[in-house]
Amino acid sequence: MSQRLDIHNSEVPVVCRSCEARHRGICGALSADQLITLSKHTVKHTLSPEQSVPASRPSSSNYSNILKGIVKLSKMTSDGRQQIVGLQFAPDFLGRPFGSQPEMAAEAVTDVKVCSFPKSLLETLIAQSPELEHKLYEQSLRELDEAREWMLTLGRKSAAEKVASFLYLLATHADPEADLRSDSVAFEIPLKRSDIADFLGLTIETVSRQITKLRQAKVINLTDNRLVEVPNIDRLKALAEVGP
Amino acid sequence: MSQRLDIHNSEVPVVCRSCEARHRGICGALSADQLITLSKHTVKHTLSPEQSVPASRPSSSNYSNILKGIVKLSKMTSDGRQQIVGLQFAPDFLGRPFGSQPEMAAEAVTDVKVCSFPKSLLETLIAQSPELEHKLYEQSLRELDEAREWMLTLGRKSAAEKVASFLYLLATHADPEADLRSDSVAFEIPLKRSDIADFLGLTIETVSRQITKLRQAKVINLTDNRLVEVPNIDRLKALAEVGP
DNA sequence: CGTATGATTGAACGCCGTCAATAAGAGTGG
DNA sequence: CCACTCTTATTGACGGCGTTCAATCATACG
Repeated sequence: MSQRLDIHNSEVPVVCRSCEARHRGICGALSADQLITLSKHTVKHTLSPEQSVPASRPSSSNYSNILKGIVKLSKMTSDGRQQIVGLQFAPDFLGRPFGSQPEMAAEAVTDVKVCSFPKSLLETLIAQSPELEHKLYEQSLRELDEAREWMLTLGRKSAAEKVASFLYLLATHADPEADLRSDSVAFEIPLKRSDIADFLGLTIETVSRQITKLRQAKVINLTDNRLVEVPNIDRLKALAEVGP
Repeated sequence: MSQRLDIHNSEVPVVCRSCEARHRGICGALSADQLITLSKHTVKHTLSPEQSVPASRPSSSNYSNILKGIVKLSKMTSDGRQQIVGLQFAPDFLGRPFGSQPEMAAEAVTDVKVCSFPKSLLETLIAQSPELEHKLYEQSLRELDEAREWMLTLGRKSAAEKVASFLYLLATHADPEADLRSDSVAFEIPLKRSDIADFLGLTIETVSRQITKLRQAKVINLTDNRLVEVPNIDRLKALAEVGP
């Protein structure tokens, strides 16, 4: 036992030390003591693409933090048409605190690691520290902004503009300074075509055709159907045709 | 000066007494003292349809509560295509706390009354009472649920289903028990056709045609283009064709 | 090598947008 | 009261965009 441990009898748990959720996610609002409590009831899961996140099943009484990978939130009509209503990245929080659970699936898009914990525990921690609720509130505001931005795309843009908007979204996400520098950007499309279609409210075929058109117009460069190179990000942005 | 005023030197301000925002809105989280402070910096506005809410202009440093009427939140592409991304009712809070202001217009749909106050004041009050932030968080979660529900409609439903979904939304909003009782419901469409079109991601003509079809199929009964009677709400719900 | 999954491409149909004409009300002013 | 205008809504004809159906290709895996 080190002296340090005697002086501070509460230190950040090992599992949390290099965790992104503690640096940029909601766990940043918690004290060392609270992290210890939380870590005792925590389970890590690894998910392959298409697997659903434990926390998303109504049966489960868990919430989760994404540690790695991408998770899609989607809704379905009774006859099977599907719409992706959100994409979440590390270190996002997954779950719907306070009451009503809207019908929604949460599935891994890439390989995903999550950190799950009981719902009741989060609610206890919220009661203790307002800063935790503040972090949750800020995430929900970000998600709301993204959802509304995407409603404009779903409701009012052509297929060509939708696909360009999607690629522009990925490009700027992969490289946050891309929209400033305006030269070449390269990234990987983490979704398969059917996910892109469900995200854009299109069919697989239309998505494929539009990507082909972008490639023929030299706006993008495709190598292996996933790896995209954008020589001039401003040309892509112009095709996305979004308001000022 | 009455005795009462001496005993409780802080009473709920007159302007707040019968205000819905105090009963169901965010002001319910405030103490009498806080309400007094707030009411001193408060201005009420009356808006006609198409007028934009003061709080929505970036120049303004105000937030608002809706006291009466309906407000639409909308986004536009650079070439003028418009999409309504949210409808807000009394006693909703209007504004975007904490940083980035997404490009969005807020305009009255009906005759509207709002109660406006400085942004800085709200932030002070939030710091004082966590319960206020909790109310704001809950509203943003409701808005997020609604936005995602609507994304499914925008991305995956036909024009007929969109219009039916919209009318079903109004019917259940006008009469919350309508989906249980399943007999006749009557209500007024508070939006004009162009607003409905912008809400559904359609054109005015398509909206008009679909309403005509619903009327011919006796699913609804129109009198003055605004007044709707739904003889059997379940038939309408079936046409909205939404998931389980 | 055979199968499964994902992606591309082609051909034809159909929904919904576009353009245009008409109608119905509301407000204004003579 | 009527004439005029402006806004809002309805209806029709036509064409294009995106879906649907179907065939082909590429890659991974057993």
